[in-house]
Amino acid sequence: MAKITKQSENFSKWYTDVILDADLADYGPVKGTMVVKPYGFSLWTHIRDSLNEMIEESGHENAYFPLFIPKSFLEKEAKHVEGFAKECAVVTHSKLISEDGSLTVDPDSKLEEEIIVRPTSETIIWHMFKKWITSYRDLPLKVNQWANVVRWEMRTRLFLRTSEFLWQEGHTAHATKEEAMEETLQIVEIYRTLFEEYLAIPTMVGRKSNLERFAGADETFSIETMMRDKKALQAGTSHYLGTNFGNAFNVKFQSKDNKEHPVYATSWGVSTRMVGALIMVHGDDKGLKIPPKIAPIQVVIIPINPKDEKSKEFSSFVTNLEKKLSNLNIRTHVDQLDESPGFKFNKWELKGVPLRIEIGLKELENLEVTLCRRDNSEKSQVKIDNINDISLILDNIQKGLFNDAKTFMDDNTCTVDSFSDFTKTLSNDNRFIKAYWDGTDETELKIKEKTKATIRCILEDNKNSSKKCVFSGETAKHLVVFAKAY
RNA sequence: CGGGGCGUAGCGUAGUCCGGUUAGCGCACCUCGUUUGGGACGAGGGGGUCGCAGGUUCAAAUCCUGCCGCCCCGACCA
Repeated sequence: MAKITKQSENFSKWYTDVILDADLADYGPVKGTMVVKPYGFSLWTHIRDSLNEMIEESGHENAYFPLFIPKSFLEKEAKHVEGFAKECAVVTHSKLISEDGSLTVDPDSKLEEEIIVRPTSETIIWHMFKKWITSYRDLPLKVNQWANVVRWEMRTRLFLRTSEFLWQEGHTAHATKEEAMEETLQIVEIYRTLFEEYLAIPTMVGRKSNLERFAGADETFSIETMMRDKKALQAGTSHYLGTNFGNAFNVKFQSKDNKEHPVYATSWGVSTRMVGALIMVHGDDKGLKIPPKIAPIQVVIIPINPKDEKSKEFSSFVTNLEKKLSNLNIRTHVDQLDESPGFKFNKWELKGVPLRIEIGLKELENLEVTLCRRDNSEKSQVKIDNINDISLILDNIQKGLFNDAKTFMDDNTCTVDSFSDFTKTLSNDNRFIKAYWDGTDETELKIKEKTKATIRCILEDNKNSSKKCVFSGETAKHLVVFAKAY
């Protein structure tokens, strides 16, 4: 475990160092693939379980759809084709020939219809929805799946953009536009709760512009978050798909009065990218800071073992402490490895454990423990009799992490109303910039060209005719947030 | 796909220009001992087809040819 690069020196290097050294993940042998190691997977599992509970509570059911999709399915929705054509893994053959220990593709095994590895599952799901939806009684239909998807990316980074990633994708079908839109927004709120209350990440939420919208959606809502380098990361999306997929797959339903109607759709997802967000929102030069609610280990105990005759008494002191904490439903780990205490302090700080307990002879004599918080490095003592206080401290850390991140985002968000202020603001540092926009693709592209900042989302529509676009000076259609993005 | 760089132990590297000991060093790893309140120390030890294939030569990590792979920078995306 080497020392990690400082954030201020090289932020991307810091990011990679932390992931590798904290044992979250490792590179896979195929370019762009990632192995999620047990510590990283445990983190993902806690995030997943928190979200899954909210998804199920709001009336969605989990299901599983196949990894393989007939190529023809992807052709059915015009914009969807365009959006995903350039990043699909394609299966063309089913056999290899083994010869002298080497393998070649058997040309005779060429498939009649080539198969796509899903980049997302709208097409196969709507193919199935056609079989399942005939009457108004079949609606709404609300399914979710936890799955892997593949998008053949050119530039990849651990957790942020890998060729294969894990996610959840929800797909719903509704009788009316209003109901589908309501669903889309309900999911946005669930995601916001997940980010703010579990990941302790403040969000900026809004609609996507034409250029940034999901391929096949009428409207995309996104959850935007600010990383420690003040760049934006799109951390979740919820799409109102209108009748695009219903029509493409010829899905209709009969109402009570026996008439045919189109079916309205939504889809929405968050991925392992959230782990990337978590790292870059809370991390510091010592490593990760994981919010208690989703931390694989909430409290790590580091015994400073005495060598003398007190060692037996000491080890039962440790065992009792561990028992007390697990009775409080606190995920606890005792580090008994033969490493120096200083080494362990650094190791578990790197791994982002919210609270560390140090115990040695001093604590044994005083019947107390020494605590050290990962969020603010404060040390304190708690009597064994008051050990329940640790739950409160964990809550406090959870809130503290959110507040720090919120303050950071607010401090680095500004409003400008002239393009010279816009470029000046971005010239020496990254920022979130709130500004008015005329609503045209042209303006958005020009701003991107000149500043590399893109419209992250539309915060609100403009009703005040005196507000002008920050770039073109035309009457503004929307208030939006600009930023350089991952 | 264009521009730049690199392949030597798990990782990081020296040696390559100018061919010539047993390919060296740091970290990590293993064993034993001493240690333990902010990244411990000593002694010993294991691990290498020098990216691959061919060529030149008495002799190749080093020179020549071909191939392969990777990383960084520019056009897509959660």
